[in-house]
Amino acid sequence: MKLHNTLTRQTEEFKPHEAGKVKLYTCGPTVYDYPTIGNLRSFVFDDTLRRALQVAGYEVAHVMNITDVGHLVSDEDEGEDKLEAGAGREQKSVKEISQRYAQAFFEDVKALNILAPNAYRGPHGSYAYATDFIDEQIELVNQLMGKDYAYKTASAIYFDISKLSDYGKLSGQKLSDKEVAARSEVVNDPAKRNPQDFALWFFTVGRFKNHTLRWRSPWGEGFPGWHLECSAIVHATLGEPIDIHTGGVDHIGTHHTNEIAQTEAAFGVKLANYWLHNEHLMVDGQKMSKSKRNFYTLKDVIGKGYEPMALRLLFLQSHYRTQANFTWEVLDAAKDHLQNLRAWADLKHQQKPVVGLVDIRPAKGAIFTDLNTPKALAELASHKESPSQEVLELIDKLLGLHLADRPNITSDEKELIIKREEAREQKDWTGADNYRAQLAKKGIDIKDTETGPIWSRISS
RNA sequence: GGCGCGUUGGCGGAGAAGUUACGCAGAGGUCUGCAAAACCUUUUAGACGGGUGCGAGUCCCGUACGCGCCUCCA
Repeated sequence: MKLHNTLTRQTEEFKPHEAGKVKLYTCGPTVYDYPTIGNLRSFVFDDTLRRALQVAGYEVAHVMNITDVGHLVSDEDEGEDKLEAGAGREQKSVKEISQRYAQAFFEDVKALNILAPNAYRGPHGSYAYATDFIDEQIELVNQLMGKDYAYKTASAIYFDISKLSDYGKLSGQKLSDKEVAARSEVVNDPAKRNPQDFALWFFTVGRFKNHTLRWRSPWGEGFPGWHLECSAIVHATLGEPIDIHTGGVDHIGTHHTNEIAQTEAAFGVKLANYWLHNEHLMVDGQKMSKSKRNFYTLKDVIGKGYEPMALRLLFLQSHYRTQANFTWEVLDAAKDHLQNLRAWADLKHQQKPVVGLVDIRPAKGAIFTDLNTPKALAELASHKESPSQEVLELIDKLLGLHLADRPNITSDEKELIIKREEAREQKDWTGADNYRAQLAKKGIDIKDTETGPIWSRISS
């Protein structure tokens, strides 16, 4: 399998640290609002990677975190914690907010047939919540303090990036070339040694005086900085080095760079051998983001009458490393494409499957070449033969489109098809059209072919 | 200022130095009770300027434009 590694900027042959096994970590959502379909694209990408690795025969240990503390917002809510801001906005407790939106995330993920992480079980199921790893995060800060990579100011514990010679190796950007405070709303602590030093632990003083989520630490009461949780969770669940770390391209320069700094400074080991980053989903040519409020959610998509699977197919139609532009027109095309794939899958109930006729090795090969799902879909489209159940199951394992579990029609529905055929033989066109209308009501479309009628389910 | 990505036909979107991507949509035809399908034919490409090749969407160098990141983001 070939994968594009951000560390080397090359598409490389993937070799796991331990033969046959893959440790995979994904930065999960911050649960302060509904996920946008842009967020969901990245989780579908992640899922595609997981599925490809599994089909390739690897035993995949997958961990995903849920950020329920410490993620700072900006803009008008300057300097606040996203969770705290959400709670204030909705007059709810921070816990209520995180539970509610985590639940919304789980529903979306299920609707899109995204596999749940499988390498961790905790109080909240298979997802690793940041607040369930507070002790581990404090211990990580402790290590960094002990090794002199971190220092304390009146407002926070910071990581001193000048102690690492290769800080920024992931983004390839030199520190001296970075514009300081590129975003105007960045709050700057004058006690910081370097402008790019980032907080490991915030004290509940000053602007965070009223922060509700707080824990005792050896240095003072407070809460963890955002980057800390991923390093601590990886250390506690998978152990370094992990094979693959995934996330959006926006994380390269800061979040992932800081994760690497924390882990490699504290433990002296490489955090991850491969870094895979997905490009953003655009809407009207602009990045879809919560702060710009130009986003859609899965609820919006469903509300307009589209199935989640159509959205999944839309994501798979573009390569994960290209920016994709979302429009309703494109979703319409994906919806029709999905219907055609389903009609193809439905053939298995009607024509005698010819084993080996549908060769999906080219499609599999495309996915194994840096997850080229658009090419894989093109390879599948060349097949009009009736697919076997085995073939459909393999396609589902790779693409998760639910093509293999489509039910047969009922005997009543079969009866209607037979009656329609009888009517047609009698040249009773009114009767035949009547039966077709009845079938259409049940969501079944009929196409007459030389070898007899072929049905397909329009929905579900 | 720095780092990164991109520019392909009506829309989406791949591969790739020398014959069709593919999907969705459009046109004409065969077929057909009708509809659809199928089959045949067909329209619309490769930002711009140079360079290297017998030959370039495909490699190299520029230019332009777009997008992202540089302590909110997937």
